[in-house]
Amino acid sequence: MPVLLFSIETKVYNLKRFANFSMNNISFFHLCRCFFFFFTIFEIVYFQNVLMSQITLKDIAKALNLSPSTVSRAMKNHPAISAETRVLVQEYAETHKYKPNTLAMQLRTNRNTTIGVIVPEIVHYFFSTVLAGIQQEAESEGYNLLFCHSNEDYAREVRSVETLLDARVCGILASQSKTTEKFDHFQEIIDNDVHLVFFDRICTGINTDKVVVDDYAGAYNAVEHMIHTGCQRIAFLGSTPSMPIANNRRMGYEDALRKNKLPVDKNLSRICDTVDLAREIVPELLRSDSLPDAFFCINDEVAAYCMQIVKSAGYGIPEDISVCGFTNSYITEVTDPTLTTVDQHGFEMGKVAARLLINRIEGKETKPGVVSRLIKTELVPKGSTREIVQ
Amino acid sequence: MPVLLFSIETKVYNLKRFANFSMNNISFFHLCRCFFFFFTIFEIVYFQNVLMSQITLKDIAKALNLSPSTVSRAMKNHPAISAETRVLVQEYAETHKYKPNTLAMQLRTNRNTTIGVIVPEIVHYFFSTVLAGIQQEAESEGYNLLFCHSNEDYAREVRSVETLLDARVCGILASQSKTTEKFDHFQEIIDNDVHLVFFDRICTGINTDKVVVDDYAGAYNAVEHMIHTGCQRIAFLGSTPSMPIANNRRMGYEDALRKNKLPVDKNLSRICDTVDLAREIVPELLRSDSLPDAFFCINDEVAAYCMQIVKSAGYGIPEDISVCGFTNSYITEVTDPTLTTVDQHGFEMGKVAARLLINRIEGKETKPGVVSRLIKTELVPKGSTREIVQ
DNA sequence: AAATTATGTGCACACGTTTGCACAAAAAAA
DNA sequence: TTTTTTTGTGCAAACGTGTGCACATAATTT
Repeated sequence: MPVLLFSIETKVYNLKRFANFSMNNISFFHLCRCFFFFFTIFEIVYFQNVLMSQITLKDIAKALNLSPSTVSRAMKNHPAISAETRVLVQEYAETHKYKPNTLAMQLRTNRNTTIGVIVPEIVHYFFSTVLAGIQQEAESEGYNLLFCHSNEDYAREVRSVETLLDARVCGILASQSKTTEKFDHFQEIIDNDVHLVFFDRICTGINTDKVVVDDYAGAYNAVEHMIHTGCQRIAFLGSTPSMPIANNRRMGYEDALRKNKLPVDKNLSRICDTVDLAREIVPELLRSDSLPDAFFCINDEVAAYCMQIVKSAGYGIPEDISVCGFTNSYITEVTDPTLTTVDQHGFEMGKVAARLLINRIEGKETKPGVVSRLIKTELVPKGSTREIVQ
Repeated sequence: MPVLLFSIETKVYNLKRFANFSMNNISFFHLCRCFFFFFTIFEIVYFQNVLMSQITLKDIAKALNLSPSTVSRAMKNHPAISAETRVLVQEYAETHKYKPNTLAMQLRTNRNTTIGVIVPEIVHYFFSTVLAGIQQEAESEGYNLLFCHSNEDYAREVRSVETLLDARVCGILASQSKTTEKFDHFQEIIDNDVHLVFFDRICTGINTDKVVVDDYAGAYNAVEHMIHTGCQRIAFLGSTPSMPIANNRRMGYEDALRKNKLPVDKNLSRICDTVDLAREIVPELLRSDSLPDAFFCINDEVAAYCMQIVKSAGYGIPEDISVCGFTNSYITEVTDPTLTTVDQHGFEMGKVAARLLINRIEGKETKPGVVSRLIKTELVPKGSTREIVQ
């Protein structure tokens, strides 16, 4: 495709202006004009798009000798329209495959049915599960989903918010990226009177509805379970404490230790939320004087790699060392042994979050302040932890 | 929330009608009216939504004593507008946070920048990777993504198409559900002059652009690799042959056998694309007289379960039996041993598909017929296959 | 100086809907 | 019959933007 020095619009405009000279006395200057004229014409035709045709309310009105307003009302079962007219119109619309123009409708009524979703990562068991839940709930309520992916990147998250506000969505479901530390973009959503619900990775700087997993209880139960199976020195592979989900799990972990009268050893509590960190930190812990006899990990992936490292160091799982993950993704079924984990019920979280947002949009959620929903977690014991000693 | 017998619109309408009686001679009938009147008023106020306010072109025009047309042109750097007016308008717009109303723009120009995506499954490594690729390419070109999830269900797929057409998207990227056998809904997309590009699970009944993985070569190379490592009786755990991706892989598998002068045993080629089927079919194959010494599986998940079953039957991997998957998802790293697989380059497929669709939309893809893009596959040998004997 | 051309702006209509209001005709009540 | 009420329909304006055209005024060419 040739490069355009000016936009098509500019070209058309100039063209019209140039064409507007009188043909009385022609100069070299005019000849140049002519040349340019034809060149531009060609270029414009070349780039012209074909317009598509769709039947409208007006067309129906014209065909049935009615006014557009009558047709509009007939389509919506307005009580002032006679039964016969309604049937007439609806049948005509049916046979001619009339599709209301959503754009025009939304413009007129100043309200639409598109909700935006911002996800920090999509190639990710938990978030894709949540997305599936959101999608199902939204679809069943007649809402569309505008999908954005921040990829754990602050700049992309800001751009996503802009995109969604430009598209005039009626609400936004968001989970924060790891790198986000400023919240102006989220505040802007609220300033624009667009409803906002956070899920999972909530934003502490913004006062709005949220749906979170009960991380504290999940961690507490998992750690207590390992204690009941005889573990004494449980290591915690966590994430940055600025993320509430990570901090809550650490608190659940520590409280479970305290409740069972076990020491809370700060050396056993590490930030280790990626595969690379696991390769570094797990061997270090295994080398230390006081060997841990269990690992409680921030997610299933870290847990799976942790298991690999532990096994290759010659320890048996779960005989020597127990391992527990978090999420209950499908990798927990294919490791050897299978991985004990905490189910986060992502699908339900998605449904609850979408439900809450839609209620806000439709004014059905009347509670004035901030609404917080808690999704229950569930311990799923598999092969990487021992049986409870009775 | 109380149940509404009639819609709000109907209520308002009736209200106005009823209010329209003369107050001269009041009867019991009228009193009933009055009661109903107030009840309805209350109900309407109760359900009323707040309208949001946004600054428009008109507002700017009024504030600067210009006409809306001038403001419109100034914002778009139209050449007919003087520099000072343009700066004036753009600065005013900037400070007052003017956001063009996308709906109105799209309505006026009859063209929008939203493309629809239909994915059969989202809690799925490959498809979520493709979605990430689509998202990145679309975002960089200024397009929005309307996300639909058919969940491998024909009815939901049809509904998704309806939704996307109603939303007037300018193009659709789709991957077919397993249960789809009629294609009218896809044809309707084309009949509505909306661009359509299939990816991965293409629809053979529809003549349109597509992007597919080179399944044949992927399968061929994987099987040949296993042959070179000394495997002689390779089983194929495939999927329904009506899906081109499954059929192409079977052909690659068979051709690799033939090329290397190995017999093609129909008993070793099964339909086994779910975990449940694997639990049934793999043990059956292991019991048979002529034990396979390798499994080539349609996806990583089946391969992982296959490995579990093989191991628990007492065979060593890869010493006794080799296993190879397809996709290169993250489960291939956490199985024991790690799983040899074929990388499908999902992210690139997403980008290529989006690129192709956008080119069609913008008229940059001038090739008139059907365009097919092939995404290269790549064998990724890991721990579940042996080293090649030199 | 006169004719021509360039420049900048505004009017009015269009896109496809929805909706307040007016109005005629039919039905019911007085 | 006359008045009131009900019923069904159409007119016109609106949502926020884009664009053809006309029309002044300024700049340039004859």
